[in-house]
Amino acid sequence: MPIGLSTEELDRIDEVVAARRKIKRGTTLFRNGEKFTALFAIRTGFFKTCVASEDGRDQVTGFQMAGEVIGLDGIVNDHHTCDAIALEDAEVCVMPFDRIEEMSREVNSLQRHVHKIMSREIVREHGVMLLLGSMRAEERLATFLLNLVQRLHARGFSQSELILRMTREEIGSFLGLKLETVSRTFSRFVEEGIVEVKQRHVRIVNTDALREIVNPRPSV
Amino acid sequence: MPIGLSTEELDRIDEVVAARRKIKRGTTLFRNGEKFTALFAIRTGFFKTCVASEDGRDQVTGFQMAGEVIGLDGIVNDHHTCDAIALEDAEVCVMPFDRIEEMSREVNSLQRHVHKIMSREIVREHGVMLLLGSMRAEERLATFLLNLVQRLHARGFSQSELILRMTREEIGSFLGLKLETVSRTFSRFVEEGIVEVKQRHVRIVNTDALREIVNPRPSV
DNA sequence: ATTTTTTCTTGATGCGAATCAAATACCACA
DNA sequence: TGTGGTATTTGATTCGCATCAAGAAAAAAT
Repeated sequence: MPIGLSTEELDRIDEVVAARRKIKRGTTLFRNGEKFTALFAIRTGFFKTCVASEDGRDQVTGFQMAGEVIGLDGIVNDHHTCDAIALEDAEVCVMPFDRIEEMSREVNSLQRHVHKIMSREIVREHGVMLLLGSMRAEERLATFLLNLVQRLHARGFSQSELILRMTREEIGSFLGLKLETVSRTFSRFVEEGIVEVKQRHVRIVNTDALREIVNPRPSV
Repeated sequence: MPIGLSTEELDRIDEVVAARRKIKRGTTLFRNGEKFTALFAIRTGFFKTCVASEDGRDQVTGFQMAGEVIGLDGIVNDHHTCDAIALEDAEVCVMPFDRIEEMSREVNSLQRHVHKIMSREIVREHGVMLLLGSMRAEERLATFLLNLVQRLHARGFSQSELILRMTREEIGSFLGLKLETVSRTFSRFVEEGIVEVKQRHVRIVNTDALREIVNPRPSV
């Protein structure tokens, strides 16, 4: 599952997997407040994670796909602090965390791997903070699309076509926008010939234009 | 330094500290792109961390004070991906990361501690995402003040008075607002008798009012 | 002490996204 | 193959924050 490890190391890592678990679309893998016992490596399917404030507002903190690990939020207080919800039927590997800790004392590469996974999540969230703190709607959506398609491409899918597994509202929650704004921004991209959109099916026609929106080069 | 560990455990952790380092106000502890070698435990002083996009926008990702650990972003790629800048003269413990990994294979409590520190940072960032994604200016500033004063109080300082170590612009960058908006929002809080502000010196007069702003109770 | 620089406050105005509202397209399921 | 519920699009309007601008107050430098 984790990319870039030797087969030998992969074998060792296999040992931390206690079981597999299927999660139906729309159901939760774990929920805020639940006891934390394991990390989950996604084998197939697509998840969102969201946090909620006391007064019911909620915020999608990320979308996760095959090969990614979720549940890291639970380590610090032995309880999860967010919900993980399957956006399509999914299967995960259950990796009991005490076993991970045990094994990673013995297998250096596993220890290193765990550290990197957590650090990667921290760095990813830095990026999201930059997005939420300083970008306009078009930049946010362009960044989102480029990120999604890049991750899908790394898994062997097209670098120009993708199917969104989430609603406009969920995209909006993640990007700090309302669903109407997401929809309008899609429409604007379509008008400008940057993408083709048919419901959840998106075809990126002009990747460079998206990059340009995210990263406007000095106009001189 | 880390709160909530037995003295025995603290002794073991002391062994991972290679040296101490003083950082003058305004200078960087580490910088985006620099090689990652160590985590830093803040002994005294106050830091900000910020990330930058390619086109020069930048975003303060956090403010760190005594007892907190910075540098976690560097683990995943062996290079730092943000800047850490001292907002006042500071001193840190340098903890070489290979030594941390080595020791934490032997000392379970250290291993656990490292995992929790990283998980705590992930959870903290979830909170910031919620703030940036869904709160209005007043809610953001109220949240920020309550968080700061709570952390200071945990370190033995007043729960109602604090001195801001950062500029309005830095607060704004962190909260996804412009400095003028931060200033105006402070002024509004003052008008409403919630806080007293004299430059960087802030006195919280009505903590409950701040809590109310963050978490409006159903008005029935 | 005086100049220079940085930081902060406040006002006027404009813009981008939210909100409110309604119509349409789509999907799950009987 | 309808049919109810959910998603999505689009329009009109409002509102919150950004932007532009200028002055005041502190802090730092000389």
